[in-house]
Amino acid sequence: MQSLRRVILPTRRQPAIHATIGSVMTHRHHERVLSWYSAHSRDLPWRRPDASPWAVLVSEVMLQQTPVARVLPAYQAWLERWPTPAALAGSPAGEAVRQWGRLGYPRRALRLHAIAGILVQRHGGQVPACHAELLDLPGIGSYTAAAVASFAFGQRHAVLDTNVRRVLARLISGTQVAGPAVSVAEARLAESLLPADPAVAARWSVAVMELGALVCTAARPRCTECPLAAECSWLRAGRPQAAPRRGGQRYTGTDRQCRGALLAVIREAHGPVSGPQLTAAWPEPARRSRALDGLVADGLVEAHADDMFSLPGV
DNA sequence: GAGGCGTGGAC
DNA sequence: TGTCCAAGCCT
Repeated sequence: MQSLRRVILPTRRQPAIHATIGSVMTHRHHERVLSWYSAHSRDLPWRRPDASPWAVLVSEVMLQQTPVARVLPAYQAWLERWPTPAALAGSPAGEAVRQWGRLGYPRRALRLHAIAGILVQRHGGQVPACHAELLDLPGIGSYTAAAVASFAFGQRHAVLDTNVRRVLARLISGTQVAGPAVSVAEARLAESLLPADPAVAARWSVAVMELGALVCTAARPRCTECPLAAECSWLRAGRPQAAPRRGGQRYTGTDRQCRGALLAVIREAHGPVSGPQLTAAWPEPARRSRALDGLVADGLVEAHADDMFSLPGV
């Protein structure tokens, strides 16, 4: 476990934040979170010892903006069909899109397929353990690279997902929600809290995530069950409510919904689909045309002669 | 940096 | 009912 010196040491950039951390986070608090995790963590398949790095990577991509409950069956089916990167690389991209089903954000399926090809071509069919190499893969950003390096390879990386950001925002800053984007101070904070031993750091990361997912939730946090309740700035301040978000994203009637409707028709069909079939799925011509162009541009749909459309390579 | 990008469950 | 939200990434 990391000594507190590093956390307490003042810096020129974030003196106030580091002073707060020093007074809040102790060695004992780390252990409290780790103990809580040992007692309360969910038994998720991608956390089991037999989960391969590929399985972990697949789970992390599926979990991007998609709840665990919906990922579980998709994860099982995907890995049964494609247990290795080489297996997926041997199927056409369209099959990945079809297998993705209704998980949402289907470009993730395309990127997973592209990743499989890259792993076969450049990494001997293996998921690289190197954070920078993970980050180079399509659809793998800062969070996912750190998550795979930590959870599949036991490395020491700050894993900043929405759960961790919320926990730290409440614990340290005393605000109900984290800001819209990861700040430099946030990244430094997460790094400063990381235990020194890589294996412990990896377990700490997944433990804080789990705490955010099960206890320090966005709505109705269960503060009475929280192992950090005694030192939580937000709880101490009386759980002040954040200002309501303005400009909530609409969905009904948007290009996004139209894309989803069109792709659903093409995905469920056994062969190519005709233009009129798509017209039935979305009558409004301007939006339908724009959405279809977008799907083709993204590589999710392949256009053929005679106004026919299919999944790519299928 | 703001906005686009799916889907469905919870309230 | 509509709004919020769910292990983000990319442009």
